[in-house]
Amino acid sequence: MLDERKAAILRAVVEEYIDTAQPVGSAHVVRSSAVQVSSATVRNDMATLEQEGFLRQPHTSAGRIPTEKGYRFFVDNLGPPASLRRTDAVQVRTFFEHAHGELEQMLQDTSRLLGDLTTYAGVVVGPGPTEATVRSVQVVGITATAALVVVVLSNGAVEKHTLELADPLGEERIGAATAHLAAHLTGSPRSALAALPANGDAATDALCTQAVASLRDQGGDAPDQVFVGGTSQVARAFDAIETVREVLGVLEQQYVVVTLLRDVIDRGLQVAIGTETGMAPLAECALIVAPYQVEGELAGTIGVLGPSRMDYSQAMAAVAVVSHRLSKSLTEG
Amino acid sequence: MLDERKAAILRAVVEEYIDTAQPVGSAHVVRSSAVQVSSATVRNDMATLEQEGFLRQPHTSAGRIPTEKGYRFFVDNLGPPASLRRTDAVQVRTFFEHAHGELEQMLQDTSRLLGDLTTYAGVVVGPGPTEATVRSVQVVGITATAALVVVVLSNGAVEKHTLELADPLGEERIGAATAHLAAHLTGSPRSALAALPANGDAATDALCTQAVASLRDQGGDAPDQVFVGGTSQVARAFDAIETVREVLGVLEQQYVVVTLLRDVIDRGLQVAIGTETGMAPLAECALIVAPYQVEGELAGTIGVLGPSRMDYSQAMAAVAVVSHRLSKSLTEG
DNA sequence: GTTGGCACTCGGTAGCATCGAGTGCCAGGA
DNA sequence: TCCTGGCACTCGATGCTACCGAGTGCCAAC
Repeated sequence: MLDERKAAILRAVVEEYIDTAQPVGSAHVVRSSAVQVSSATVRNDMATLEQEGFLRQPHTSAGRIPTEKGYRFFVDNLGPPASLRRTDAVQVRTFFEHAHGELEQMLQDTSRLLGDLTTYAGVVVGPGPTEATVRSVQVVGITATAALVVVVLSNGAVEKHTLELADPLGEERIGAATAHLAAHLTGSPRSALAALPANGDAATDALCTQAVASLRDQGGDAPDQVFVGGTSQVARAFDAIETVREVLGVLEQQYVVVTLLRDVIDRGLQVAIGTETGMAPLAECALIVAPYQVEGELAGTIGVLGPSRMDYSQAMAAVAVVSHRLSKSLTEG
Repeated sequence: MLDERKAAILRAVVEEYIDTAQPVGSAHVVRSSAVQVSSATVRNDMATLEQEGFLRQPHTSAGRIPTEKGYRFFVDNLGPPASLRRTDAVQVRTFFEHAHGELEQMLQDTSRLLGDLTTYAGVVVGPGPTEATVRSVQVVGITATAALVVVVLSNGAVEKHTLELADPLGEERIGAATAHLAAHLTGSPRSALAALPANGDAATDALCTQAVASLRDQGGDAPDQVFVGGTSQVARAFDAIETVREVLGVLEQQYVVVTLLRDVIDRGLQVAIGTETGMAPLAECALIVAPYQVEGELAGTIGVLGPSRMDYSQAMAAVAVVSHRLSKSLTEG
């Protein structure tokens, strides 16, 4: 669709613009790329590229800037995936070597790692409420009128919910409730949670009903957890403060972030540029995403949000490596 | 230390500057405040206030802006604490009425609430690893070689830690470990965790040792949880993008935020202005903090970070109300 | 199809005059 | 002694003009 030379020119413009954030003129292209023609020829080609929507001029008599379509072509023709810089590879390795237990902490730290590696904002969406089955249930009294249901699911997730007790319950009844719940819930998926058969004791039954209800609710309501690392990078990436505001505003809304990443993944994309993200405030951004797995099951998504003039190959390399190592780390426990 | 009129003038300058972000001239003070003297008199007083360090001029022949000392005086002489705007009070009430179970979620949401109320960044530091005693311990097998220890503490906190098993252990051994741990740990504070007496079975003992070790480590390492809400407000509060970067950079570092709030509280302050925060990047910021309690015990801290030209009375009212309601909500469960 | 040449555009910068908000100071009055 | 009106002065902000130069489009020649 684009002859070899035009593609090379486009590539040169994109690369230079990513580097300098300045409109690129024909002379620069001749100087910086392997294109061995005169600037006049480049000018002609650039005019064509503009007509076809790959480039645009901020104003007459300025250099060219890539359009969304231009970035898209660039990304689609990047060639073989780059590998991480040496120092970054080391950073990733040591990060995962020292990674330990707590899932949330780990995801939080991963989002930061992504931020550090790319100098853009790193995003990690945690495993959603999955169809995991209940592995263990326990009710623990905290105060006279408050108890905690703690549920461990088969995927290792731990959920807890506070219950307010209408009447103080003794140890025995709490114990009875735990036993009753354990007997009936263990092994069933969350969606199959139904009312429990009565146990005979009214107070115990009430507690059980409350516990089951809270579990069901939590599954329904609980948004996927979102971790964002490197928000200050956003302020570094744009110099229009208005843009910074808008982008930060988006990153603050957990729900929006989850849908954003999910949509992009669902559309089979690895990179979403500008309006491809489907969010107006991200018009000047690009988003790189990758899923990660736990035990071979698709678990969540990681991503990097930066300006559309981002260093795509480095960022893509970082996201790929991190998603891979994260999957491995979460699977091996 | 400052006669009545000078104090009134200072107050007027601070208020006007908070409102407009423009240097305030003597004419404005005469117009906007209750001071019934000529602008020349105000000028003389302002010159004195400058000499005494309450005001400064960005450049000769411009109006005055408050110094840190000026803000400090202003805050120390605010008079009776303001109450929240009607709509804000409603927002706080409905927020806490709908607040539910999950502690982390609640703290996260609270940080956002603070952000919303004040249009600055809201910060919440979760209850630290306290000297709570162990209420319940349970080991749950997840995969053949991974298990989870779940511990409920007397304050309602739930901790979990993944254990990697050297050898696959059967249900019975995991059950035995749970029983063994429960028997020996229940009721003891975390700091008293010591090696358990042997149980006879080597594999079970190994598992128990691992569990105890991970609990001890987590208590030591685990930083207090920090939740920041309304980061995009930071971009709204300053127009120098460099400042935005620096402030966001600070807010990203959980450890720094924890120490920051703790230091301020420890010094018995409610408001820290500029260098009083002890952090160079926050030179143009002010921080309002308040502790919150759970069951009457000091649990954590909430705060608001904004520009030093912030609406102190509203922000202080918001922080006070939220810390109060949060304490109540967490205590009543 | 490519190239050197050329006229043209237009944003950015520097220089300069002007404006006005604000100051400091002083002499006169309560 | 303190307050006030008056006045000269300062200096950032604003607007204007001229100019520079990077960059373009087009054309005639190769």
